[in-house]
Amino acid sequence: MPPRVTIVDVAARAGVAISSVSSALNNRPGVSDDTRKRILEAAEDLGFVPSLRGRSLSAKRAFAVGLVVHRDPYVLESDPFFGSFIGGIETVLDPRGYALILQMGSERVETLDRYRSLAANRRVDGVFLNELGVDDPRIPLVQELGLPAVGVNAGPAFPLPAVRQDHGRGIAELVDHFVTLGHRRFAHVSGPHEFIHGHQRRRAWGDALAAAGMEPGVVVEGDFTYEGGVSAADRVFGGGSREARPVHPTAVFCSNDLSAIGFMARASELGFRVPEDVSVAGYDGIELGTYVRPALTTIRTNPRLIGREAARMLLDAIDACPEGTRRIPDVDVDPAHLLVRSSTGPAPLQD
Amino acid sequence: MPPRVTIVDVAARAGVAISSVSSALNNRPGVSDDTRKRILEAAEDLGFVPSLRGRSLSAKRAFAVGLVVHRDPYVLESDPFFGSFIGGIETVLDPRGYALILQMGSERVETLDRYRSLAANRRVDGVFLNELGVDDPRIPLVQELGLPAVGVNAGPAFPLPAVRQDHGRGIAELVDHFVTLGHRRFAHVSGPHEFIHGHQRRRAWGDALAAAGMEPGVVVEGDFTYEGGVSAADRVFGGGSREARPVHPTAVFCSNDLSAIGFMARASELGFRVPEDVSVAGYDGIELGTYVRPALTTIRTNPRLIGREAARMLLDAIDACPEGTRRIPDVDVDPAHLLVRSSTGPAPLQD
DNA sequence: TTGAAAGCGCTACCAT
DNA sequence: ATGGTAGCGCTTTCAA
Repeated sequence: MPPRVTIVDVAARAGVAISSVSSALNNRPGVSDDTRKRILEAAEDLGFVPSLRGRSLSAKRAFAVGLVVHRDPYVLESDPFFGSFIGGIETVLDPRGYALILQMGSERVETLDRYRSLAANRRVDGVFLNELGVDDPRIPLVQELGLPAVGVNAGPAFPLPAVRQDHGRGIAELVDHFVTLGHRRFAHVSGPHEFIHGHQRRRAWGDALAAAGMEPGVVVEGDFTYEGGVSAADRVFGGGSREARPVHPTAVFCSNDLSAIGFMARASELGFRVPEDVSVAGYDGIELGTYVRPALTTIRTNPRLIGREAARMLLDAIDACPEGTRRIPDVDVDPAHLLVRSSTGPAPLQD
Repeated sequence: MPPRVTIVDVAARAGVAISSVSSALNNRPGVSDDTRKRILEAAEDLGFVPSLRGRSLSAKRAFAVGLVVHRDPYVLESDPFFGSFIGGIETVLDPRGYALILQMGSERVETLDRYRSLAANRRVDGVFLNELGVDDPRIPLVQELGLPAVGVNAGPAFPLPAVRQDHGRGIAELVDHFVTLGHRRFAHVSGPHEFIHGHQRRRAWGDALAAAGMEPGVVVEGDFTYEGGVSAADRVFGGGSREARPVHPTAVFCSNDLSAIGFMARASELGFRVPEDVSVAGYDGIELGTYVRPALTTIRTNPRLIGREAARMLLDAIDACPEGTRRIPDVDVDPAHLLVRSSTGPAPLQD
């Protein structure tokens, strides 16, 4: 490693004090135009890049934010959310000189410890709270630690700044789509009950059905995985083949695309044609949904946008932190909308 | 944010000098057992956690390493490699007090700049070089910058420390599997030619076929995506249906699972049954491969293990850096092996 | 406007 | 064995 060029070198070269260099480089007043110019040139000549470490220590900032992904590694593999979400985060972090620290913790408690140590050694100035659970223990934790945080798709009573993408709209559109197609028997494959977003989608589905004057239909608990979709199909169809179940739900809403794809696969195996016998819709809008046959009808979210807004909010919260605790207003990105493809169609004749 | 407990507080409480606290806390000699005990207690009582910033500045280390993911966001979504790879990295970083900084750059040049700025402001002490390309520009860059780096699945002439998982073995097993099943007409859906790993798999495939006394078969270039697999199937089968192509490759090796799954889907659409008419195998061992029908025969890699070893090497390289440039020996993790599932079977009768 | 100097929290060296 | 002190590279305050 070649020895670094420091602010001292720049000051020497420009023939000024280091404090002037600091002021000049940070566009602060108190430096004459002439001096500023000399300093800028010197810095340029020397290829000076301010040391993050020095700044960090002095400014009491890490210039980094943290994202802790919990659940097992398979999630990052298959969950399309994180890739785009992180991409969105990056687009705002980088221009503002911040970096993303990614941690993975498989266990729930382990995750909490991650946040704790991230805060304890001040490795980050703030964190994202993703995949929020009901009564998520991270909320009191960051509050206690005084660690700036923003929630991602948080519930309505979330006590911290949050960015949300409305799900109700898209789900209502889906119900409308189903009803228009003549469906009257519904089923929902939910996410795990302990997650806020699973919860919300389930509720919105129930509400939309009620608003349309429909029966609530069955709800089976899934887990956002392909496998969960498979076993959900078994439960929805009572494990029986099509012949054994002349009357069955004809419109199924799965809480995410991956489980919807699993559901479709198992439905086919059981002899139910999609969409002739049963219509299936997912939630997310992952690429894979465009490849399976039939292509998956879904409610398309925008994780990249969510990441961007969440990062923007987090940096704002960090900037606002030292002074007042002036509340950052929540952000709602454009609602998720229904995207009709081929996995949904007219209701079959039954009864 | 509550004011931090610093080493000064601990020293005051224990009634010793801060230098003694530093020594005691870092398990360095020069402190009596009695004093050490008092210091430890004081630190414990105060809940002292050393500030990363102070250490960083003093030790001239960031205690962080960088991973730059290039290509578009879709990659992180669908490529199973990164989730597990990062998980593996974490398992060694965390215990050693290091953190992972993740950057994303969609464009190739942008990626280079990421490495540059990461090094310029000393945000990281080392970087991973993943997805290596032929004549990858990052190699001269990190060499010029004097930035410790380890390559992931690098080629044989790679001039820096690297961790590799042998692919030749599994591919040879696959060829053996195919030949034993009576296959004589082969095809390969490669990865993009500019990537080392695409290159290597293709070569290993050709070598293994030659070693078995087989014709080389056709090679079509894919791009590691599902879509690439779809269009590869069109090219392999000449875009025709099964009836139009009585003689066609009966054993296809795709350079990764995702493209294999796309290939299978398209093959089915064209009327080729898998595995009755054509056997298909992939490479990676992603979860999705166990769900599709037929379940995908593949060569299973271990990204988690690769991540673990790569991180271990990188930290070693960083530790070794200041003193000698003593070369860190390369690591070969257990070879990838063939995993037979249902997408491969006996060759159909032809000719 | 400019410069000197005091931290920020830690490590490391050198007296004692 | 202990304590004092000089950095590490920057920002910020305060004199000049």
